[in-house]
Amino acid sequence: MATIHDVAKRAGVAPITVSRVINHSGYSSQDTRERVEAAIAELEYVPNRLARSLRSKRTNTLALVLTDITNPFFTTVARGVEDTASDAGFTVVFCNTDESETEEQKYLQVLLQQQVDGILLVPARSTPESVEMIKKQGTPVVVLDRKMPPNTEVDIVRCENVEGAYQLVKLLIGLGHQQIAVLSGPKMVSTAEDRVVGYRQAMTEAGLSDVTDLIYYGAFTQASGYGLTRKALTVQPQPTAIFAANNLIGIGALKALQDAGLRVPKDIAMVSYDDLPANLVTFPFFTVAVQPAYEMAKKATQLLLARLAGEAPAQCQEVVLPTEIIVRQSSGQARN
Amino acid sequence: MATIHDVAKRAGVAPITVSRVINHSGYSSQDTRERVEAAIAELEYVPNRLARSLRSKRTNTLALVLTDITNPFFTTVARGVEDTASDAGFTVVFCNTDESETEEQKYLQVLLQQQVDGILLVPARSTPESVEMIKKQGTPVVVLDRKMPPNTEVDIVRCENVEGAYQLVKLLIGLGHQQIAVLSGPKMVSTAEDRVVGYRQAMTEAGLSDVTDLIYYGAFTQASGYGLTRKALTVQPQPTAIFAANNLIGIGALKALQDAGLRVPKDIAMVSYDDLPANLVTFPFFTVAVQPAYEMAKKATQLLLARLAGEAPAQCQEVVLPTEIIVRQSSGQARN
DNA sequence: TTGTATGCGTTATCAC
DNA sequence: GTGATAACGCATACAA
Repeated sequence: MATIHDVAKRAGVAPITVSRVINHSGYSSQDTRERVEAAIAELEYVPNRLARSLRSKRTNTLALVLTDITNPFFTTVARGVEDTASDAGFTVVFCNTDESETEEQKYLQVLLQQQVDGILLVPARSTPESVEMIKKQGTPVVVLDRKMPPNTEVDIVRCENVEGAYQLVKLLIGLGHQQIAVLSGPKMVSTAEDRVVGYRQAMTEAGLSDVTDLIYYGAFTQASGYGLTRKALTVQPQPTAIFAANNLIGIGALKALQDAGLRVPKDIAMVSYDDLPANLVTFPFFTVAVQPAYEMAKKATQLLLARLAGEAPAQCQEVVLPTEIIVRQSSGQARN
Repeated sequence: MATIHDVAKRAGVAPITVSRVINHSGYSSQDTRERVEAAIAELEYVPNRLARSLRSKRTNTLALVLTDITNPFFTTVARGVEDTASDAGFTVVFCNTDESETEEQKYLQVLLQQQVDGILLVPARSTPESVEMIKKQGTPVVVLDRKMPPNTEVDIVRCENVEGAYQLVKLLIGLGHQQIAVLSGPKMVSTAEDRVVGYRQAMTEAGLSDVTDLIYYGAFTQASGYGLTRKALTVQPQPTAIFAANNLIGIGALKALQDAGLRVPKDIAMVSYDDLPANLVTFPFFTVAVQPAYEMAKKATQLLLARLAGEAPAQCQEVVLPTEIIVRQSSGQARN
């Protein structure tokens, strides 16, 4: 409730001097500093960041807009952003869009009004509208995890998706599978589409090009994984293996298979993108492609901070990090 | 980049008129409104919330300070707060303290500087310092999930802990167990302590009062659950059942038991507080006491919003919600 | 229905 | 090393 004026009066100095002491900017004598600090303590003065930011045009705040923070992959991303930003003295605001473009627009509107210094965006759809809107207001933005249409002028930090999917499916093929269904996320989301591209590459390479009926698009959720699996099981010939395009789809699929009385990997094999967090899992079971989520988040945040500091090269960058395959039980043994 | 002045000039009105149109406050003619809205669209004007809040003394922002958002229980809490606040037109800022009082203080300092309208606090320790600090700045606060020392003047919304623990342990006793170890969270955290109180009640009631060696305090984490379980297994006579004071401890315990070659519930029974989220689990396996996390968060947020609106009774409230027991496999069958 | 004057709490700028 | 003045962009109070 006390303002910088009250502190100044009590310390017998001008407000600007208090400001200098608080911000360690400019010069101040030992004596002045001590008197000011005493006054601050006595009055329990708390600086008003609204006023400070209004004047200085910096909020020291970044925003992370993503689709679903309950997805462990994004929980890790959030940690990475928070840790990196925090080390640089920045606060992070988190926003969940639930994969909805409308929600995304609403949040971005609010964030721009709040004058955040920069935005990290996992776009709900791989279209340029949101990025354009942010750039129009002069706010730096880095796209995270997903591609943008070619020629979109924006920094991107994401992971390899085609290659990881290709490797997973190739693994299944190597074990003797031919009827491999892929359960993916939404169309128009680059990660969902790229994983299907990787799948197709592996299948085509093995001479299995007639795969249209084996490709399912849905959402990156457990419910979608469950539903798509039930659908996939009705088709003849039944798939002998399933590639789930993310961890939640994988869990839904596993549940659906159990409910259908099928054993994994004995009756049907499975692989999936994204691992589950170690602290929530008792048996690591899925064969997966793991993305370096924390690293990706860190890199993206560093790039954004560099832009804010005017230290990054003018040219936009696209950073792509590799994925790693971890083989566990769900993919099973070779069949003949 | 455009300000309210630019819009006013373009629309041929005074800035205050633009303000009125934006905020739907006061009167404005159809004609003026249209001209202003056109100017806003043309200039792509985004109102500056810093300036607005500085003047109006309201930020329309709440803060939720909790210990670990990766814990599914708190993820649900966060959703409940966000949904409720959002419906009322408020933005929510989330902060993770990792159960550290130092982190908590740091975050609270920043939040007060940012002039958040109200704070929802899951205190890292059940001590009154943080609450006092917030109240000193005149910011409304509601404590979530945990008790405060008696006579702390603050609103609290939490769940029943003693009763749930009592029921879980009674269930184990009813199945024939006598050597029941309890793996709890940190001392000085009311939920950790209350669950031990409930445990003691059930044990004492069954004439099993010599339990000191069966009580373990640690952290509410998977790692702590793992470590405490290993420790508990070295004691003779070995426990025949384990009560994990939360879900993460439960998972850690299960892992440790598996690593020790023990089968649950055949060799050793388990129960735990807090369920795991349905979208991350393939076999619901644990017998648990479930807290209505979402409801709790909603109630707390509503109470805080009521205080902000000056609608709540002056008297501080303590709302306590009941827990529900769900029996699954981990607790096993009766033994003789 | 619209406008004028003023101040929110801080810091940039320039002066001493 | 310290201070006076003005300005950031908006909304309150009052006037017209």
